[in-house]
Amino acid sequence: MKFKVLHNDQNSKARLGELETDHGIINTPIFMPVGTQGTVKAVPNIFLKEDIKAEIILSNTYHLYLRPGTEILESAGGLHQFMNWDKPILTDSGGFQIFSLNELRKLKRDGVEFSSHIDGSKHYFTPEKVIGIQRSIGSDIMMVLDECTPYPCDYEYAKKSKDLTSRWAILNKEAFEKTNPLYGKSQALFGIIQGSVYKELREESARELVDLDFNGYAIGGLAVGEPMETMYDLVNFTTDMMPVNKPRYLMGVGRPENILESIERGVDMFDCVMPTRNARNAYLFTKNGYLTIRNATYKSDFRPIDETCDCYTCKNFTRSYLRHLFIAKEILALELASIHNLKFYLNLVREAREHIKANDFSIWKNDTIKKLTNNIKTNSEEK
RNA sequence: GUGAGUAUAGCUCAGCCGGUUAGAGUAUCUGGUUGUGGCCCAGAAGGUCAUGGGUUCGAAUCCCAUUACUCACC
Repeated sequence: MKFKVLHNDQNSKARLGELETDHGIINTPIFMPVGTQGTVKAVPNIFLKEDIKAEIILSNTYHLYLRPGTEILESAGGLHQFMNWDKPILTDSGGFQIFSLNELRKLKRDGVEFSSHIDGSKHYFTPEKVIGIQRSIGSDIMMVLDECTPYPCDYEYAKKSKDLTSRWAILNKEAFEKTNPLYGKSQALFGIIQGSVYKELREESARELVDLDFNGYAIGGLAVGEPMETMYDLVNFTTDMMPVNKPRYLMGVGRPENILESIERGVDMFDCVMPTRNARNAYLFTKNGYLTIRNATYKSDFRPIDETCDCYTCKNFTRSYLRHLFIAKEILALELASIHNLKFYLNLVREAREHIKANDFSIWKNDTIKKLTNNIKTNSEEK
């Protein structure tokens, strides 16, 4: 994996980059659609590639390990083959899932014991094991096993947790160096910086991980309920601790405005369930604010979701029809809404790249956020 | 035609030996959703308790009549 910064914005920390993997080039800043179980929910690959123009998708070690299991993935020739996706894939390690989905987890020095949310069976994840599973998956970018702290989190626990993540990071790196890819394509490994909301801990965490020389670095443990200003402040603080020549990934973020603010603070990569999950709940993003397409106000609104959008959904269907599909609980509603929201996110980061190149990112960002955070109903009332 | 039963929110039904402002589920309407369970959470609106009469301090609840529907038998 190779990463180069092509251009630094003259008025902010935003940067334009290129991340090269054996499955293709990723232009940064980028948003990665989430495909937890080897599918971006409700979206066929052909739309991901040709309409949405996703450059990389994210999948999940925890979920794929539990189902279908590494044996099937290896027999299939890896996840790329299995799901017929020939572009890059990043896999989250499952750390977050163990800490968010499992009440009964037992944290130990070398790993974590948890029970499957599917059948209750007991499993044990260690850094070595998680690297092994990601070798079976064959993801282009693997993530280390970490502990994601909740919010709020007291300093004592945050420190202990950060130390554990750092200790595990060493084991992740060792396992990474001792093993090889199974399918002839190289795999990179990213470290995850923790430390909750404490700058002192974030700084220690960053230093400890940078010493291990990962291929890239993620900021974890944010967007878990802390105030937005706190998150932005920590992102800004943490990117200063991260190497300039390595990609920076803010995990699980977020709303469109969160992404733009974080790009301005030097982040290159994002993932979030929001465009897809919210799509399935009739929450659609537009340049002039979001709209809840289920609302009665769209009953006979025959305009597209977003007149400026070039996605398959907007080019072919109306708000009224989308609302009808949601009310009738038709599967197509989920598909069309997901396609739109994902393309909205991919268009947003593409425009961000253009404005970084043009050195007017911050002006564009402020203007865009202003429109984005308007509710569309407020807009039509103003008319 | 005879007998029995039912009637309460848009729908399916609780409540009925009389006693605060008649409830639930669902549907509807509004919010929420940040390293994904199409889940879930929160709030709102919605009633001439079939109709008319009676008993009673007080009736969705007890009595009578009417109407509609259901079932069984002619």
